Amino acid sequence: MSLFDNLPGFTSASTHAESALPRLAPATPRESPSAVAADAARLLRGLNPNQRAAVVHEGGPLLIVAGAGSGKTRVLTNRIAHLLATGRARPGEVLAITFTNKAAAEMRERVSALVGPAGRHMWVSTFHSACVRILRAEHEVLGLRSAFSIYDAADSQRLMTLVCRQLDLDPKRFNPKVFSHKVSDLKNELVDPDDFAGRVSDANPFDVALRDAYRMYQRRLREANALDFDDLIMTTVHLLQAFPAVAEHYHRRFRHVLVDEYQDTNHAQYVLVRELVGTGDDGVPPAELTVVGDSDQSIYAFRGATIRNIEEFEKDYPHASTIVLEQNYRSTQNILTAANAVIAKNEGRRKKNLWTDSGSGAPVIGYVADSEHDEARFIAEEVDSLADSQGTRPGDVAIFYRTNAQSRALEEVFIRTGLPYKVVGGTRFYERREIKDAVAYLRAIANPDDAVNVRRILNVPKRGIGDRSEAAIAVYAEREGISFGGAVEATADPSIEIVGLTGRGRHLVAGFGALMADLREFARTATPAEVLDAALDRSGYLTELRASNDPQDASRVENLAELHAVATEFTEREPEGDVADFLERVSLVADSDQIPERGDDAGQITLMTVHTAKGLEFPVVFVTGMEDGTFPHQRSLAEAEELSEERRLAYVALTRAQQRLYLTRAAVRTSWGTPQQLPESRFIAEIPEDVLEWRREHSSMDSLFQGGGYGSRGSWSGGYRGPASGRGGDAGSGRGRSGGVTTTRTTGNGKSGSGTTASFGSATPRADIPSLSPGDRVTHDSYGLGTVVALEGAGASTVARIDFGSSGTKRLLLRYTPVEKL
DNA sequence: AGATGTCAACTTTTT
DNA sequence: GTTGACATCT
Repeated sequence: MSLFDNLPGFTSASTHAESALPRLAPATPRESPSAVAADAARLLRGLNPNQRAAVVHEGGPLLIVAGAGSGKTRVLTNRIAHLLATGRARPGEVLAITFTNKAAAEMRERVSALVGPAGRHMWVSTFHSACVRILRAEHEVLGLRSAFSIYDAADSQRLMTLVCRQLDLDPKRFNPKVFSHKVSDLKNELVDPDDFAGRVSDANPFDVALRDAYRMYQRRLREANALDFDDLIMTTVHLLQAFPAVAEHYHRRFRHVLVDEYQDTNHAQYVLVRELVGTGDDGVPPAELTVVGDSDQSIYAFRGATIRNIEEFEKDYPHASTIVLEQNYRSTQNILTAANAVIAKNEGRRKKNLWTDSGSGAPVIGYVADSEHDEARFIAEEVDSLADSQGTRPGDVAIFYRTNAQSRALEEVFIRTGLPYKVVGGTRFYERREIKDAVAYLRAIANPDDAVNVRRILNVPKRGIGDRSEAAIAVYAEREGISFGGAVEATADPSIEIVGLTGRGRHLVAGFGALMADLREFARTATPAEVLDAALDRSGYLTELRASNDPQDASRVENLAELHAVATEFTEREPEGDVADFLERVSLVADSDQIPERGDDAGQITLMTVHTAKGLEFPVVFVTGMEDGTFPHQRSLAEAEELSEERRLAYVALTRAQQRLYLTRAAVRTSWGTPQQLPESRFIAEIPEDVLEWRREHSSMDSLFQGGGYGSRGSWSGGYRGPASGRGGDAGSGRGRSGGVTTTRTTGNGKSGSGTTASFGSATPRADIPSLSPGDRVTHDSYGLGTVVALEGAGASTVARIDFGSSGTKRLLLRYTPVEKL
């Protein structure tokens, strides 16, 4: 089955295309030649020779290899402005693709600042929103209605769960979540259900199940008039390939295609770019292609991005030119030296050396904390003292971590010390339950066939429709060949009989159907914000939340108010936009716009993951959790490929800093309940000593071991300083059974080749470990008086569970905890 | 049908 | 330590 089979109207090439846009005449400058020259010259001012060459380049495909902080965005925006100023392109002929909404917004703004309002006619958007725009325009060819839903990862997973259940797959053996990921991977490789079926061996039960699930999943998506995230790209590619007339239309329109962050493109996006640029076979010469990227900053391989696309650009586009930007305008030389040293350890990369003429600056500061709390405390104190000595404001400071879970300890300290901060990312706004519920209402209103979202709200808030009723509707829909929503509507007609749905149940479902019909009618004339209001109000959703005495529900109401504000703002900007338009916006937005703007006020400290930090810069940067096992992440240690990605991630982290860079680590970090001792990150060991200044080089436990004749940092870090290829003796330990991060304290594991446990395990326990038994009374330096509840483990790794009364029950690793038996 | 309780997994990173 | 999924009880 091809992706488009069983879709009405999808049989032959369409004849439309020409109508939507006026045919484009050759571009002509609107101003006098001298004004154009002056304008063009203005766009080259202050650029270095390579940047200038990138801006003015004409003709063949262009690859701009842009190191961190080398003025990439400036080059890209000036290049677009230059194209327009010299009359080589009209705004409508420019398609600029970025990876994030934020980058798109910034580029649009900066180009507009250079060329004025004409910039509005350019397409500057993310891959996904560009595709939505195309798919919306061409929806008839695809047999989609224009108000199609866009499913995010959570929606997809929900649908996959339904599919697996219907196929009677054992969720233990065939995890819907895993399937959902697999399908995503397949789509990123442009493998549709048919292609996949062709390559599956019947002998492999997993693949057979996946094949069936993929096929049915895709069918359900179509029935729901929905596309998932990956479909947006894959379907657009198929559209352009299957309909030459449509492709030609866009070839005529987009004469200049520019792609930012090219190193993060996956296969589907790569092919999409090729299809958009064209080959000239249809009589339209290929568009001028410019891609910008830095393979050292590729950090999304885990979701299908492949550096191959940038590394082999010259092969893919034979007449390509390459311009390398290595001069950095962001950071001090010390910071660059550190970053260069880390990334240099990656093998097989195109060598690149960032440099600056702005001086060496302050040394990179290292700090070894005893625990994550100690780490947070150090950062808070340091921010304070920088404020006193340098006039640094909170808004100048950013703190990065590898995983979101690490923000907690930092937040606790900032709350206690009163430092203003903001966490970016984490549990994302649009993933919160109440927001998803509210959006589900809007989706169900805009697209009655959207089964996932109709089912989501069927009994939210509680209206007495249980699993049995839901199943009865699903069965009826299946048998009649109509959508789930259609089956709900059918309950309004008393002459229709639905097996298993009678009496009270039927009455309640009919009531829900009437509510939705009502809301749909209202939505025909109301703004999205009004529809949202009506949905939350008439459904009783708000009433239920308000009546609850769960304190969490109060903040849910606030979040809904925030969504309402977003909707209101949307209408202000796009007065004509209906619910479907609003949903499109909402679906494609992550919340990168939460990043605080750095204005005139003191601002807030920004906390975020390294991934989120890409593309940003801050005067002062703290990179936390520099431990093997945290950063690089535990799961990357066994695979050389993944370790390389971690190293690129570290490179991204370090190169965000403009003036001051701190690298901190905690000797003991508590993750999911259990304290773990972690050795220094190998990345720190790779930084030349002359740019790194230790504010504290040893944790308290280090000094203990030193006293007992154990080596200093030098000797024990030597264990993993060696050949960095993590392929060591125990390859495979990180693969397969994924739960692998068990918290067993391996004592004396001398064999492990992959250094995580390091030489610590075999260390002699502290002489003065108090021998405790349950029931003993103890005192603790900060928690005070307590009672031992239980003991776990033995010797060096004994963990005591101690009840400290009002301070709560704590689990403490006795070796590090100053408790005294009374 | 809904509420309550227990258990498991979760912590990589996102358009 | 938290959150969500599932089971069992009312």
